[in-house]
Amino acid sequence: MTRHPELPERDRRILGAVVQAYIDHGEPISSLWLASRGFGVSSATLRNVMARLEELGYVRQPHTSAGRVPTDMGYRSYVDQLLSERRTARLAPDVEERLRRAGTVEDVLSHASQEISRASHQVGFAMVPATEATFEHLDFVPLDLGRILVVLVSTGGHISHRVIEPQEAFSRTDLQQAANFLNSEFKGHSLTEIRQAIVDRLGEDRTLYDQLSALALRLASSTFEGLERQPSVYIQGTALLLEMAVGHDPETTLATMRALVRIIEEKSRLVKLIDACMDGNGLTVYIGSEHQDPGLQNFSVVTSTYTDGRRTGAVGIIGPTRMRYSRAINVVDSLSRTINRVFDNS
Amino acid sequence: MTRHPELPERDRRILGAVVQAYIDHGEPISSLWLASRGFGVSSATLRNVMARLEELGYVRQPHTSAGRVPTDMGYRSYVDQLLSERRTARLAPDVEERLRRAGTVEDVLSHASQEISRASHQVGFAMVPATEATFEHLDFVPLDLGRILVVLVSTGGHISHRVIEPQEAFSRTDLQQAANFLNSEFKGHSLTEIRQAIVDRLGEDRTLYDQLSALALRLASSTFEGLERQPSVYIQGTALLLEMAVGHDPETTLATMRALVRIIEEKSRLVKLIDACMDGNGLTVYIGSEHQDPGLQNFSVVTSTYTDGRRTGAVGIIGPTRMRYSRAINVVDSLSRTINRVFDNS
DNA sequence: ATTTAGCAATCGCATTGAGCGACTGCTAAA
DNA sequence: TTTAGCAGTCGCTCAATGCGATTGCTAAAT
Repeated sequence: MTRHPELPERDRRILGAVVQAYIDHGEPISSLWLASRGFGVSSATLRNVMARLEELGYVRQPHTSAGRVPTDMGYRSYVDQLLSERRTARLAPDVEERLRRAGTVEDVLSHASQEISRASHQVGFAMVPATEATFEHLDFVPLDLGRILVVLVSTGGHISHRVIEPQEAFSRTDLQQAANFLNSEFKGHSLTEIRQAIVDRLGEDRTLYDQLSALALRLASSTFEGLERQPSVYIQGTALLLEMAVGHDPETTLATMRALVRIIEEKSRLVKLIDACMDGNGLTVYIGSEHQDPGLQNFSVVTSTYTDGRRTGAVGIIGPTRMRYSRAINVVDSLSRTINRVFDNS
Repeated sequence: MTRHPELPERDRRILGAVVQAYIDHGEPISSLWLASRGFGVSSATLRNVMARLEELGYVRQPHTSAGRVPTDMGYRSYVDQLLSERRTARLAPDVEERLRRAGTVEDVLSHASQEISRASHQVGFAMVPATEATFEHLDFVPLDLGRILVVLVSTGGHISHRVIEPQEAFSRTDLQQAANFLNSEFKGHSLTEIRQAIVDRLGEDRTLYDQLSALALRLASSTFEGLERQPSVYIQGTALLLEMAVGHDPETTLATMRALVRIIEEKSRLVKLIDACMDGNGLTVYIGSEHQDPGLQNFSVVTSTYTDGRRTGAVGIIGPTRMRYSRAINVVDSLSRTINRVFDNS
C-alpha cells in the first residue's frame, strides 16, 4: 500500500511525529518544537529532513515562515503506518450488549452510527445497502373506521408498518384469512416480484378465483405500493460539527461545516460516496483528494464493511482530514466486527 | 397586548418600517435610508422620531454613528401590530392532502415540522404531548429463533413495535390466543395501569388461572416494559441553521448557531420551553428576552397549539429574533389549523 | 408647534506602516 | 552526517490615520 517505500525509516518516523503533532495541536509544526519534544536530533537536522519531506510532497508550509503541515500524501503515509501496525481492539462489552439487544436491523445500525459518533466525536454513519428484500410475513391489524394497519416483516428482521384505507370494509376474519393466504402464497419472494404478481393476477380478472384470494389481492395491492427498501443511511453526530476545530479561522470553519452538511443532507450523494469507499474489503481510509467528489477535498472517510448474511453494508466516520485517525480506525474496526458478530449469531 | 398604547399612530408606523427594513436587510436602519424609501417626511423628522423611540426603548444604536436596530420591545410592538391586523391564510391544498394521507399521529407531526421548516426556512418543530396512552390492540408476530415481534396500537393511531425474546418457546396458536386474551382483557386501559395489573397478577402466582392467561401474562410482562410515551418533539431544518444570516460577524454567527443546536439537542429543555409557550391559547410569539431561559435571549419562538381530540400539542418555529415574523406567523397559524382539521375528521 | 435644512461631532472601519517574533534555509565548522 | 549560528522571509499585531456614515443640535421655515 505504501506508495513510497524508499522513504527511510527515520524520515518516516519524523513524518509520523509531524502528522501526529499536527493532529493533536492543529498548528503548523516547527522544527524547534519537534526537537524539544524528545527526539534524538537537533532542530537543524529536523529542518533538513523536513525540507526533503516537503520536496517529496509529504508536508507543506502554509507560508514561508511557518512550520510544516501534512499534505494528503503525508496523512496517507501516516495512516498506512497505523494500519500496518494495528492490533485489533475490542469495544467495551456493554456496547455489544446494547447492539445485540436491538431488535431490528434498523435499530442495530442506528445504534451503531450513534456509537461511532459518540466514541469518535465525529459524524458517524451506518449504511444498509439497497437489498432486494424478500417477504417473510405480513399481518393486518384493523384500526378504526376501516383503516387497516399493515405490519410487514422482511428478510433480516426488517419491519415496516403502514396504514392503508381500502374502499371496502373487511371483517376481522377476512383480514386474518387474507393474511394467511398472502403469507403462504408469497413467502420468500422479493417485494418487486410480489408487486408484479399482484398486478398480473388482478389483471387476469379471473373471478374463477375464490372470493378469498381476490380479497387478499385487493388488500395486497395497496400494501405493497412503493415499499422498496432504498439504501438507507443512518447518520449521527451532525451537531458535533459545531464543536469542530473552530480555533483559527471562523470563516473557513463555517465554509467547511456547510460543505459537510450539504453532503450529509444529500443522502444520495453520501450513498454514492460510501459505495465508492466500499470496493476495498475491510477497513479503508479515504483521505481528502483521494475522493472522487471534489466537494470532499477537506474530508476523510474511515469506513469498514459488515455483512448481514447476504449483502454487505458499511459503517464509518466522516470528518475533516485532520482527524484522530488512530481512534477513528479503532472505533470503526471494532464496531464493524461487533456488528458482524451480532448478525452472525442472530 | 400592546403595552404602550400611547405611542402615536405615525410613530408606530415608523417603528414598523424600521423593524421591517431591519428584518429584510439585516443592517442598522438610518434615517436617510428610511426617508429615501417613500415616507412623507424628511430624514430630520425621522431622526427626531427615532430618538424618541430610542428613549422609549423600542430601538437602539449598535454604536453612535450607526442606524437603529429594533430591541425586543420593538419587535414586540411590530408583532402585536401584525397579529392584530392578521387575516387567516390557508396553506396550499396539497400540504393538507399530504398530512391527511399520513397514517399515524407521528407521521402527521413529522410531516408538519418538515412543512413548517420548508415554508419558513427556519427550524420547525412539532410536539405531541406526554399522554397517558391507552391500549387499543396488540399483535404478536413470530420471527425466527423464538424472537417475537410485538405490534402495539394505542390511542390516536400511535403504533409502536418492538422485538422481544422470551425464554420459552411459543407456538403460533399460543401467540394468537395470548393476543386475543390480552386484547379483550386490557383494551381501553392505560399502559401504566396494564403494567401494574400484570405485575399484580403474576405476583399472585395463581396457577388456578388456566395455562392460557398465564402464558399471555408472561409474554405481556416483557411487552409492556418501558413503553410510556414520553413527550416527543419532531424537529426539522437544523441544517438550515447553517444558511443563517452569516453576513456580518462569523464569530457571532457561530456562537448563535451553537446555542441553538445545544437547545435542540437537549430535547427535554426544548419540551419545557414549548410547554411554557403553550399556556397562551392559540398563536403566541415569544421574543428574545421574554423567554424564561436566558440561553434563548437571541431567539424567538412562534408557536400555536393543536388538539388531537384529547390533549393539545404544539407546532412552531424557533429562530433568531430577527426573523420574518409575518411569514412565520402565517405558516404556523395555517399549519396548526390544518392539523386540527386533519385530526378532527379522522 | 412642527418640520426641515445644514453643520459640527462622533465613531466604526478599512488601510497603512512599523516592529516583533517565529521559522526556515544556508553556510561553515564539528 | 550532524550541528551551531545567522541572515532572510513572512505573517501577525498594534497604533495611527483618514474616510464615510450617521446622528444630534440649532436655527430657520412652514
